[in-house]
Amino acid sequence: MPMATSTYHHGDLPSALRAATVELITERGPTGFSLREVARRAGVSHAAPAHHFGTSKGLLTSVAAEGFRTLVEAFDAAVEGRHDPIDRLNAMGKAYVNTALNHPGHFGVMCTDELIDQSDAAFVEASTGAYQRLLDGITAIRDAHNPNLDVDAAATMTWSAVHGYAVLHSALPGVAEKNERVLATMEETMNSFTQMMMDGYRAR
Amino acid sequence: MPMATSTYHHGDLPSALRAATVELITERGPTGFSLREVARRAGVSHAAPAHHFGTSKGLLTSVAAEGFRTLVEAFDAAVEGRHDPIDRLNAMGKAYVNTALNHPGHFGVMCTDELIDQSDAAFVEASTGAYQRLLDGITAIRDAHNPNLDVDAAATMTWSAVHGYAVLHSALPGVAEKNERVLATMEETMNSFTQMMMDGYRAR
DNA sequence: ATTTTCTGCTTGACAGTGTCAAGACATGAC
DNA sequence: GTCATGTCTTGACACTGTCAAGCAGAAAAT
Repeated sequence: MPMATSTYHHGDLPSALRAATVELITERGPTGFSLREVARRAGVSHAAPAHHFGTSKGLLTSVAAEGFRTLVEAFDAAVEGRHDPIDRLNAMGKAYVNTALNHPGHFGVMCTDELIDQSDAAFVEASTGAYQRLLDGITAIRDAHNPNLDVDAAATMTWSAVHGYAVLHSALPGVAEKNERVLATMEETMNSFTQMMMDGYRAR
Repeated sequence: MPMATSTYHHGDLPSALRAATVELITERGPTGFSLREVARRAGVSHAAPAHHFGTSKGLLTSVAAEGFRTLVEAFDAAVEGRHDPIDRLNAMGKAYVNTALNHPGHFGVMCTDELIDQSDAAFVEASTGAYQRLLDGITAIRDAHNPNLDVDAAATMTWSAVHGYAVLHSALPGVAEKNERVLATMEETMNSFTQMMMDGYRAR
């Protein structure tokens, strides 16, 4: 019997279920997720989650929203004390990849459109906040370096590149290795990304 | 009884199962995939797939390899007749996204590391071929425009950006809309990507 | 203080799933 | 013909998500 912390029987079952979900996905991947196993780990019956989250989609959506909130925190912490726009965007990119790699349980469901309900209010608020940080960062670069920069296109490419890198992070080494290529570390790669996004492929 | 086309009882059950898998994933997404439903659609018993592919992972791996082979074909068709390196890479990028969007059944499993067996020989061969095309394309740009270009870093960023864009394609509009942003079409976006990858965010 | 209502959770059932073992059965070799 | 081989079926197992019903304890009403 855990000491009931605040609310009711269990204390805070929704949070416990989210935590168990994250733990489970971290261990076994999004595929290995099972509502009943989550209930088991939280010490409740197999139908308890349904009472709080409806279907399993509801639980995963809640986890995804939590993930976006931690991402926003990581963004804010990363730019803390930095003033150069390029430096800030670089830090945000690293924060994104680090968050993705350090929170695979969250990240694995954050950007899927069939595991979660993208129209969920809490999810929309959290994900919108993250996107807004990115737009702000790129707008600052536009103002400082290039008034003609298409902020939306740049935001799409930046998010895509960083997200794609995080997604492919486990797949790329294998493929590169077969082509007898050695890939740089995440830090170095992200620095290269930043430089290329500023200067492009062409020699300046 | 279908007229046995070539080989044995069914004709070519492995191909039929791959086709049914692609159809099913296209309809219901990777999550909606079910080995038994695939068997049903192919008109065989629920355990028939296991005989050819072992577990469901084996079947999905085979589908992923098929996807990479069509991707390679799309790459080769896209650069056909083009000679400017930048133009060729741009065409490959569009081919990648088009292939991803037009073959969701394949794409949904191609870059996952838990649904498939990345060490499968046929899969390695197909995915390696695709990566080699990308490396060749970027090497050509290095030779033509910037001898100091880090080909590996550029390849990683390019693949990441294009892959991320394809993955996020269904999620981005929703997020952008909440931020009251209007996103461009795929063609326009890819052209912007190409230009930014060449010239960067800074004004030249 | 007793009753009622309601919320949080449990129990039991249902159809569906992947995988395994055993068997059927057409085909090819001999 | 007999035999073996590779292809597929049948049946079983433990497991899954979801639903309906019921239970128990907290809160509210009386």
